[in-house]
Amino acid sequence: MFFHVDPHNGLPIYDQIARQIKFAVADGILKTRELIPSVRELARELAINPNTIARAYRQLQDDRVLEPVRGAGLEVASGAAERCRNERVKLIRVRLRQVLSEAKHSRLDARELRELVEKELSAIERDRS
Amino acid sequence: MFFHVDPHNGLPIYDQIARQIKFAVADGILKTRELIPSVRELARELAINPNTIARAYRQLQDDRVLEPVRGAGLEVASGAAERCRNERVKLIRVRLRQVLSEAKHSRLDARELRELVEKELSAIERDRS
Amino acid sequence: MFFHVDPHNGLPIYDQIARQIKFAVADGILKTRELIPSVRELARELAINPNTIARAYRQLQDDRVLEPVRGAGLEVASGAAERCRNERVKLIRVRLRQVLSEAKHSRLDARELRELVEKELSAIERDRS
Amino acid sequence: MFFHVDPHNGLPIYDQIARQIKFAVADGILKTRELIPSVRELARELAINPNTIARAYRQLQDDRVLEPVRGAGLEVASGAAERCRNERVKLIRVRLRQVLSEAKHSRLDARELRELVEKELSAIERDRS
DNA sequence: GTGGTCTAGACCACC
DNA sequence: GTGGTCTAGACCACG
Repeated sequence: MFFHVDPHNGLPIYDQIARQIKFAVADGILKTRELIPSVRELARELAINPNTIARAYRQLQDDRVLEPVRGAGLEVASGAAERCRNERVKLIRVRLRQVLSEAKHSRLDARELRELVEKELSAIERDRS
Repeated sequence: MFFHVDPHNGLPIYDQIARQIKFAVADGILKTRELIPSVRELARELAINPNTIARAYRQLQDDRVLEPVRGAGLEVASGAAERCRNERVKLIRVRLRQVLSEAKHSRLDARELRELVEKELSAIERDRS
Repeated sequence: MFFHVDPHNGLPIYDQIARQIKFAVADGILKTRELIPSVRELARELAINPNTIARAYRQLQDDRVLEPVRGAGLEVASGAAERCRNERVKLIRVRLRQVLSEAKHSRLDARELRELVEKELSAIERDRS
Repeated sequence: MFFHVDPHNGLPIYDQIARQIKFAVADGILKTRELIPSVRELARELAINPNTIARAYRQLQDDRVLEPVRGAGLEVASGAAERCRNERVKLIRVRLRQVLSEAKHSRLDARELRELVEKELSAIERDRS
């Protein structure tokens, strides 16, 4: 398990963990019916209070990403991968809309805005190739 | 002064106020050397805690958008319009980069990402025309 | 606020509180935009740890029953009454189905089951009138 | 022994086992003085921790459904069939009363409640025929 | 061993 | 004053 937490990230720790697990599920790194690390184990590994981990896991159960197996731990729920992928796209779309609408609200010149977007987009594509 | 504050907005109120003043300065609605409303006056007008207004003004002074005038109050600093416009662009650029890099990190399909951006961009342009 | 908590109820305390608030919202006892008691206040009143109250309130926010108002507290969200009423009916329906299906699974005699239901139903109606 | 255990069922495993044994006794599938499988045997067969089986058996002894036979194991107690049938009815009655009283407490419309019950009841009857 | 609940107390941002 | 986050440690049911 390669989780990484930054307490100065702005995002709450439990959120960072939940998010990383969702990504791992979406990418198939964590598979359906696979047991995830126990609360205490991950807490030890990340040097974080078990309650904080437990809160992340609880949130993931609310989102139907994890399911309890009595006495054994928590496993990835069936259908979770699909849900996580969908949520990811939805999140990106919402964020993108926010930024662009903020840009519009800022009366940013349309041409300049498009240039900005294109520059960042092609930078991303270069990184990928 | 036509400010508008929404306590359900998620953004802190002092931030909403500071932001609106910056926009007004960037757009030339508030001009250099013009006095802005006093803390108490604006607080009364918006039915908001004066501490909150004061905090917004303090932040604007830190950003060199406002300057104190002894005995008179706060006025728009010289060069503030330019700075506000720049900051606006910089803010958008940073936010945009975040979203796009997050999209990349989400292994979102490159083509789909570009489509998403284009769709939102053209929607914005339609709204404008 | 007339909340009542029983630590030996089987149900977790935070759940009992959340449930009672949902009922109060569904019945119009708590109205939209009304501020609910603060975490600390309710904790003091019920002699319960503030964290437990906070958890109930957090859950209610997840269910879109409560909304934060910065610096002021938590208020009943708009549309919450409708949602709470719906959820209540749905809960009852699910519970009822469980019991009846359990009865079926127990090979309980059909006639006897119907008698049981009728007896309880008319008892309820007597109580009401 | 055709027992069937589902770890995702919500119900504790020992409870599922105890319940199935009670049903088998109530239905005469397990008869008075009949020896039931040993803890180890059933544990092996169901691939379950022996402690869990032992707990189910202990609970069944507390409920006077099973009786120890020195050196032989556990057998169905005399009168157990009768007790199991009664308990089944009593359990259903209690659960039913809970649900209906909860419905009442929810100020559910009396007519709607009766309709709900009738719908579920007739659905059950259709399933049976 | 597992997760779940609860208590106690600290610190933060916001109003 | 408000809610939100985090730590620390206790106790429980379950396997």
